[in-house]
Amino acid sequence: MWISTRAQYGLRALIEIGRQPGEPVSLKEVSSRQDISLHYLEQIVAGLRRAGFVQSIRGARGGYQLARPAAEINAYEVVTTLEGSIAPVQCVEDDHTCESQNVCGTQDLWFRVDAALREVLGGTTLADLIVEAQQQQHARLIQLA
Amino acid sequence: MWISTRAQYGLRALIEIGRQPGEPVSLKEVSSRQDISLHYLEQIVAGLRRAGFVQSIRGARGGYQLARPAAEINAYEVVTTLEGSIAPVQCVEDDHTCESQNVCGTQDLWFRVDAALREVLGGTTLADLIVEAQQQQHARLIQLA
DNA sequence: ACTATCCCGAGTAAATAAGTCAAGATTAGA
DNA sequence: TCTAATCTTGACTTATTTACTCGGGATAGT
Repeated sequence: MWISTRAQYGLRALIEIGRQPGEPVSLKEVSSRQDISLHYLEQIVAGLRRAGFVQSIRGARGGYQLARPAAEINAYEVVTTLEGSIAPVQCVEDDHTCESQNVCGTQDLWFRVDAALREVLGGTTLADLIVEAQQQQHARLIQLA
Repeated sequence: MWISTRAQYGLRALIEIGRQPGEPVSLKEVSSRQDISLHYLEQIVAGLRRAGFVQSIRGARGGYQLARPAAEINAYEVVTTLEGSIAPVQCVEDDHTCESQNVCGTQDLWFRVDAALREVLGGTTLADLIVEAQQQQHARLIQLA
């Protein structure tokens, strides 16, 4: 497991926040619905606010709202915001400035891994994830009935 | 950077070992050609030997040889041997046994990430990497001339 | 005023990464 | 037989990161 809980929880928090457009969603609500420590969520969502994904509304009945449309937020930028680079190896992170003169033989492999990650994560929007969460929850309710 | 140096060095060691079929390659040689600590390499290659990728020949003029054809060793199995699971998140690692009843909305995303990794790494053989290393080294020699 | 909420910075316990170090076993070749 | 090269094993170390907890302060609706 190499995606940190910060990034995972951050994505899940955005799903909860993006699910109720117009009205602010409190972290207490996110915390209980997604079962994540409130204090930890505060740290994570603060990062998302600083990066411009959400807006905060302070005081009683406050909470968070998306600052951009869910369809214009992709998973890659959310993950890298909270986690920094997710390049598989250093030479990809440093972008081609390889100390071993690129003769190690594995460089191209790691770049292809990186490209695949960007494609999957970059090609998935928050809107996609919200739809999926709704469907999953719906299916679960039917299952319980 | 989330692929450990163990896995990276292990792949590079296999390239050096696989490059000279028939004759044993010493870790001292691998160490100097790939600029990796000898002691650390010992640990890593011991893991590759236990997993059946290489055979050791002890004593003076000994070293390591591939135990299987380079075309039948892929990068995914080498990496996971040295590193354990490279699943992006826990619920993928545990394969569907998700404590939040799969309603978090992100499960499918992580499974798609995992599938992409398996495809890229599983589809690259040691033989491919050896060819690439040869070509890179050749290009480097021309560049220096 | 009261309470719900966001906001901020410090601290911490456990795990992991990336090695180092020391000593021993095995074998080729002089 | 001796020696040097090599593999083999296991303990140890050091620094960093992760995943939180904790305490208190600022802001705003009722």
